[in-house]
Amino acid sequence: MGRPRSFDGAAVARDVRDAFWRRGYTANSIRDLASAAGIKTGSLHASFGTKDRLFGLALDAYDPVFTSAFEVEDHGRDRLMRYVELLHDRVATGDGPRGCLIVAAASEIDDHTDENRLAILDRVERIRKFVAERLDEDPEDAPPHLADTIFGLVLALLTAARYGAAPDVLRNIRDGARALLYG
Amino acid sequence: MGRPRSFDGAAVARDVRDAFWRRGYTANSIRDLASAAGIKTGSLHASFGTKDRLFGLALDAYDPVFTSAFEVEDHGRDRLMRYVELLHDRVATGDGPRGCLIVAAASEIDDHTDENRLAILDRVERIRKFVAERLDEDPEDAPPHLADTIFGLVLALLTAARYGAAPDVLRNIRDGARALLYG
DNA sequence: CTCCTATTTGTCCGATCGACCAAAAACGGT
DNA sequence: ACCGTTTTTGGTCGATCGGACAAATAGGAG
Repeated sequence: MGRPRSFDGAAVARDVRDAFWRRGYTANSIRDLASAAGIKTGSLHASFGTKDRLFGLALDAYDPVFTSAFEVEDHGRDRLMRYVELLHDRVATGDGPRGCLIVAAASEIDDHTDENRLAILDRVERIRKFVAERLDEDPEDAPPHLADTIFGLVLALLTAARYGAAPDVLRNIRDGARALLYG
Repeated sequence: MGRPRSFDGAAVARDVRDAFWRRGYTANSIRDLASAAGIKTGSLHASFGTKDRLFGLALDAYDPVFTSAFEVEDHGRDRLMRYVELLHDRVATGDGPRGCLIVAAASEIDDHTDENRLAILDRVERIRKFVAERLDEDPEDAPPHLADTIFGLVLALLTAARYGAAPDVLRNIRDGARALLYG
């Protein structure tokens, strides 16, 4: 009933996500987002609401990207190492927006609404817990700081990729994680 | 000759630096910066020029902050470890802007002018080289990835502090660096 | 073919953006 | 006391911000 939508809502959400991913929250205007999605600002607003709500939807549209990296084979340290390797390979290729939407958003955390702030920090914590749980399920025990150290190297990988660090740097950070897990 | 300035230029530069440090480049308007410095936008513009030039001056005003962390006693790994400990202690206290102006600016690198982009990346590289040189001057050799791994943990420390990570996380990242250097 | 409904489109709002400027104000030199 | 010089002040510029609206448009239902 009524005029049908001329666009695919999920595709628009991905375009908006990629725009936020590329240039962050504040630097993107509503018109930038609409332009990136190939529709008018009126359509964006009618379908998705305000800018901060759009960012919330962008976070949701980003979930498949960063939870898919959790879904690797193996268990314990092996699974963790494969996760780090997968992250490295993704950010090192240079196609798509650089770095990680979540970590970049965490760096401009004060610019967000309370609701989005919680949503961002919750996702950061999900990464941290994924790392900790992989070490917990491993039979051999580890020094208490190891989990957050590996988590830190994940943050480093995503932060360095964001500013366009040399491939060597990214590789070395990955290798550092390997040394900590197996060295 | 002429009417004297009512403000201290260096103090204004520090106030502007702190404003950029707190909320980044794009999120701060000229009026925000003027307000933070306690002067009018006209005075800001007359004395320091455009917004991107103001950011360049903020980078200069930040140099004492992050080069002072280089100036610790000891040599080699000991000096590097003390550097990491000093960084940890600084970002863990919670007073002053969170995280690091340079690393935060590197995360919104695309929002800056070419000149400021180079200035930001140069400073990131200075940190990386400081780490590498401390390991180079150490008699015992290290795996080739160690320097960038420690550099990555420095990035992680500053990134985690920026979003307000729990003190435990910051401590564990520091302890991870210690384990890599001495473990 | 005509009506009903939902979307698209173009436009407009008040506010704010970065930047700039003329006028008022505050000093030192004479 | 007056003048030349510099800064401060308050206002203005065109552009753009996030957000909203009425009118035009494009389908399905009857």
